[in-house]
Amino acid sequence: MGEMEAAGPTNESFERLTVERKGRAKPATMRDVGARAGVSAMTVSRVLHKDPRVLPLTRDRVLEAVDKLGYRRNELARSLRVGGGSGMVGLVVTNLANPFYSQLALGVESELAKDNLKLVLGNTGEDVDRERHLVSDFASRRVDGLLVVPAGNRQTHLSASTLKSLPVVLCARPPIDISVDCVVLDDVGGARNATRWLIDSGHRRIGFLGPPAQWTSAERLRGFHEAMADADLYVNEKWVRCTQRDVASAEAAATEVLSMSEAPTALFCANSRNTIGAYRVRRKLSRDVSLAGFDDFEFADTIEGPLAIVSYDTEELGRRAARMLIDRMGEADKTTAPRRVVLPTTLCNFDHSKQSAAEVP
Amino acid sequence: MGEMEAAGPTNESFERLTVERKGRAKPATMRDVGARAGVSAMTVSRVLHKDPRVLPLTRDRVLEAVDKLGYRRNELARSLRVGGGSGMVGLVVTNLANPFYSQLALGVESELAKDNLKLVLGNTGEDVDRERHLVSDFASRRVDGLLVVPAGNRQTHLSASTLKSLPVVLCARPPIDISVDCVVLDDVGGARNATRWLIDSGHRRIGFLGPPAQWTSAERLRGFHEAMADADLYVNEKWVRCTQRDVASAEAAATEVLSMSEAPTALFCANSRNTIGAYRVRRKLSRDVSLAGFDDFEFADTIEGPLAIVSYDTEELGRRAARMLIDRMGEADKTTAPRRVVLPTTLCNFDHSKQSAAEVP
DNA sequence: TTGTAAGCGTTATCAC
DNA sequence: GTGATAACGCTTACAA
Repeated sequence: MGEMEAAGPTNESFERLTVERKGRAKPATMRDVGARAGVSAMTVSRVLHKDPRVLPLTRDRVLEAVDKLGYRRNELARSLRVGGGSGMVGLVVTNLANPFYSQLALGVESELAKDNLKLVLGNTGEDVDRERHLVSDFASRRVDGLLVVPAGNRQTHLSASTLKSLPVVLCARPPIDISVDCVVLDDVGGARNATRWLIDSGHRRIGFLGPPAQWTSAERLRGFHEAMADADLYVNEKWVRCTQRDVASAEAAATEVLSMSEAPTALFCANSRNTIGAYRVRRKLSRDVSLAGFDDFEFADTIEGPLAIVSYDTEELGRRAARMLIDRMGEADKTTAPRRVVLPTTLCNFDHSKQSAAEVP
Repeated sequence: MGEMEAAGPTNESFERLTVERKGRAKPATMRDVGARAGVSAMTVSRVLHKDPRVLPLTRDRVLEAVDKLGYRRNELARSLRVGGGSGMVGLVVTNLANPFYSQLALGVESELAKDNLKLVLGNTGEDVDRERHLVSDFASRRVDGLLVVPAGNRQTHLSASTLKSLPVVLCARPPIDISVDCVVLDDVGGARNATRWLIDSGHRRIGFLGPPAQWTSAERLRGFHEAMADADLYVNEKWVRCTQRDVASAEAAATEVLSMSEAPTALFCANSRNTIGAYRVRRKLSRDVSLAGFDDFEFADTIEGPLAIVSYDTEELGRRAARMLIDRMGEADKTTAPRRVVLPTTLCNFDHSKQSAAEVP
């Protein structure tokens, strides 16, 4: 067995002390309630648990004291004594400002609510250090499970061995080098279908616009290449741009690509920002370019000209992930093989406001 | 003093028992770590608190045991013993799917992160019962403070007397019949400015489209009326429609209003859904109608024809609310007069892609 | 029907 | 330097 050098604490939550708060009038305890009602704390506990053995008269006195004092049971103390979790689930997302993640969070919240679980939410801004901090902090708070949209390629802090018996489900991006549950979109299939739609529309020269360095955009690029290869079509690398993070840079890239001497006649855009940028350029240049894009957005159905959108149910993604996590939490043996769910996408054709939808296999 | 009838528990959190979870291998405790390192739990605690008095040799043995066992301090137990809050803040919003609230949440999260506070998030779907449940639950979890977008007009469950010493800040909607802190937008001013822009553009017959029964939409209607009255303009009540919850119904309302024999020449829309609906109708009917709308949205600057948008910084709203709450949490005396912050809006004129912005006072 | 004692995991206090 | 003890607020087990 390899000796392990004495390492510093892997557990950063020890580093920072809780910020000092001014002394606040402390909430009433069961003993306070009992004192007021002339009974012991135990009897108060029984009343709150609706124990039928308590005398109705005592019960009423206790309830009145509860009411007068505005007493609330301390859930922290309760779950410490009882064990078995805090009733909270942690969700770590990369960017709440992105509707994708807020809809995901909504789906998660609604599914958790069914089991009376509460959501602790953290935003990483794609910062892996912040992700590590949040995961560690949530684990220290004894959340019952963890949902994470992993920010980077280093995921060891999310592995089963690091998190011990704390169940994790990755959302929207799959595990890398670790084996945990995940729920992802069919990025490849969606991109393939959208590209095929362009091909079926008669296009041969098709370009690709996408954001940089995300797992999903790589998958979508792969789907694009697959569809092109399936149709024996050549992909000019000059038509492939993968550095656009926002609408402005997408516009710039689209302008460049469409201004080339041998320009593509259609573009596949790997996310909504690139689709919007490409649309603006098409509109400005009055060029006859077909567009297909990943991610639905408001106004997609108002756009003039050939357009197809790969859409999906983000809330459902959140619900499925939460459900999968809850299932895991209910299992005695958490070491069974990791599960993976791939959610289908839908291709919507918005050409000239005459819209039709086709399910993707 | 009036006798109070023996009431049932006002505290609904007693009602439901935590869902039973299968026994999970319990995380290591300080005693476990101590046992492995040949010291007491106390020494482990000291090491994790970086107490300089511990012998370096012992310290290393402890840290190694921590590492080997994957030990994490139980924050629940810690905050129980130490007192002074859980390090969490509760945020209750009405609809996370609405970008307004997700951006709000993002602002809150980022401000809380500065003080190493964690966010517990609940969604009400405008359901007051759910709001009550969430507030009660969060209070039982001993959150250090509460941020709420109140769903209804009954807010007694948010009053200082109900929540005892737990600080609350209302977001986006003001307190009604209770006195607590709040951060709101200048809805009246924004609507007044937008309407005035239409008037200054030469319009005399101006209609109003808005969603139903929200405090904000009432305020925006008020601003609209104020601007019209200021200019001695008559508001035809047939041009005022306040029941549109989505783009589809907004389209229907806009169609009706614009098809009247004496139709308005301009519309003020109280939210983005109504603006989008009105825009679609203007486009479809090829009518020469000026639009002004509350709420910025993607694509606003791509729209052709006269359009002005009242925009604002939603994240800033969240940050300000969180900061106000944190300030309150730090005060020994929480009974000082409630504070109210009104955030300004900005009017952006997107007429013909030649855009200019004017600060609203 | 109600109360007492012990302990969940951590830390403040005092003893060694 | 380190350990024993008690206590945070609550609940399980047992005694009355």
